[in-house]
Amino acid sequence: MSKKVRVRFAPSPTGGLHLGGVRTVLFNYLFAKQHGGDFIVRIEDTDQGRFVAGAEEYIFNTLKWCGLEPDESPLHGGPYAPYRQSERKANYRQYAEQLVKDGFAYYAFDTPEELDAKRKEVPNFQYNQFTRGGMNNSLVLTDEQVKEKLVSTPYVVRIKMREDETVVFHDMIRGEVSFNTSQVDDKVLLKADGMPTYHLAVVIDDYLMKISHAFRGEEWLPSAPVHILLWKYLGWETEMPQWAHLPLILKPDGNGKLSKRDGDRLGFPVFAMDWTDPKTNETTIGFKERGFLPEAFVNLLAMLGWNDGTDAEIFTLTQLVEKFSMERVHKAGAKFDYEKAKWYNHEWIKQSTAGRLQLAVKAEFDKKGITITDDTLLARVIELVKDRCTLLPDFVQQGAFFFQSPTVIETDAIKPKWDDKKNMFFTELIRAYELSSDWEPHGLETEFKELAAANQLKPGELMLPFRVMLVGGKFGPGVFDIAAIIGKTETIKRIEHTLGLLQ
RNA sequence: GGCCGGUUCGUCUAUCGGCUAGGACAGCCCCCUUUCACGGGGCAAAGACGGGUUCGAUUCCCGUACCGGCUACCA
Repeated sequence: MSKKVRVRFAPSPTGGLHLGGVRTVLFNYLFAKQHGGDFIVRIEDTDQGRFVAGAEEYIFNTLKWCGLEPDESPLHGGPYAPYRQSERKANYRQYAEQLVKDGFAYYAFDTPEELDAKRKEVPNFQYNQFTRGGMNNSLVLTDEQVKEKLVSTPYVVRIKMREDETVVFHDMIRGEVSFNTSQVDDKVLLKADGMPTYHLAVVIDDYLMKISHAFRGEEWLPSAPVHILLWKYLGWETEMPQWAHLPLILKPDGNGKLSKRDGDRLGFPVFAMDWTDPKTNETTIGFKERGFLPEAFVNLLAMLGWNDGTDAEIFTLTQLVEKFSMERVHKAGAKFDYEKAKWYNHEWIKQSTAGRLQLAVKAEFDKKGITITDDTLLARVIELVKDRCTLLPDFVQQGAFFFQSPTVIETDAIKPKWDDKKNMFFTELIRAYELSSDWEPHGLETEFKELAAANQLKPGELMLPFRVMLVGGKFGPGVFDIAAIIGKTETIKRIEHTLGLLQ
């Protein structure tokens, strides 16, 4: 029988979570939930040198925003606590010692300086089965020497790769992948500071936490043989998780994997949420702050390297959980396309109800200093303008004039074709509208057009000036809808105001 | 350099040996709309290359090219 599905995401808290990272989380989550399993988040903070303050909190905020709440994590707790590797330090050493005892690893006393010198001296130097004989380690030293050095000098534990052996494993995305052990070097397992490296820590933690599936980015593929050998050497082979190495997300232009700098350079977010690096105080903008809906963000991420085999492109998280399959994940990396990303958001805004959008839209208005108190009005406005909003801030551009008179009137848009006849028309329109008892779009339009006909003017020539008077520029939904919503007094006020400007 | 992985329109992708190679984004054109969008219709656009296997290859195998990843006491 198969063990319970338990999938873990193991980020290192070194900065904001970029697209690739969030997509890895997403796929982990989808797979776990689809199989009724657990989604676990474990923090890989064994390298204090790279640990960035606030980064862990940021990771959890991102997960929350995306709706990908873990079942177990340092924040949520769980039966295998602690979930931070730095707090599990005591666990690792015994396994490293055991590996040495069983002949699968050894102590190495070479100092970082010696290794640097070696690397300078020998191009492409690798600490491996061919070179370890000439290095300073427990394989070449006598027992006495080793015993003495163990207490007197710092040392690391290195895995002892076997000679010429083929490691074959099954990857859920790539199928059979094989490596020859003579090609992989003797990786450090336990560092001189007593902390494990990623290689040792993942294996031990995955084992201890009963992880059934290990999904991570493709950049980990080359170290997979080290991990698989460790599972074997530790005698846990039958409990080894199933592997899947996810394709990378690439730069939209040129080549290479997407990086933070690409976002700055090309003007789009690469992090889920704003991230301020405490060291440099630099802020990198996120999808959230750019005005993306989390539903859209999750949706677009899922489609980057996966599809359900049909032409469908819009999925809710629930639908993704249902439809997802690791077998349908594409093997090749995908270039990120911001235009397509925006399209997803546009689609989501269009299909969202005013109720869903209300809070987020209100926040956007708030940012621009417009406080909205009338929720019914806001809902009406949202319904009216959402089709033309791609990002959340677009609602302000498309709808601010419903809540306050436009501050700038682009009279330049009407001046060139302005004349007395039109001036006359609008003066009469004010009078007509003042008398109007029935203030709704259709009636307003009829009155407008009849008056135009009476003045021998084409309604078309008058609609643009009218629009500019009401909203300040050439944008917004139907003019009569706008007039109907802002009301008689305000409509007349705005016409009069612009007429004054045109004098 | 070595090792591993990848390769269908500009981009994301469908195709599980038999198609006029489908969809979406972006582009262009038309309709709707005298704002901008939405919507509707249309155009253009692809199987890296060379060998096999096969009645038949985008699909299977091999090689080449190109792209990517890794090659730290980082993850």
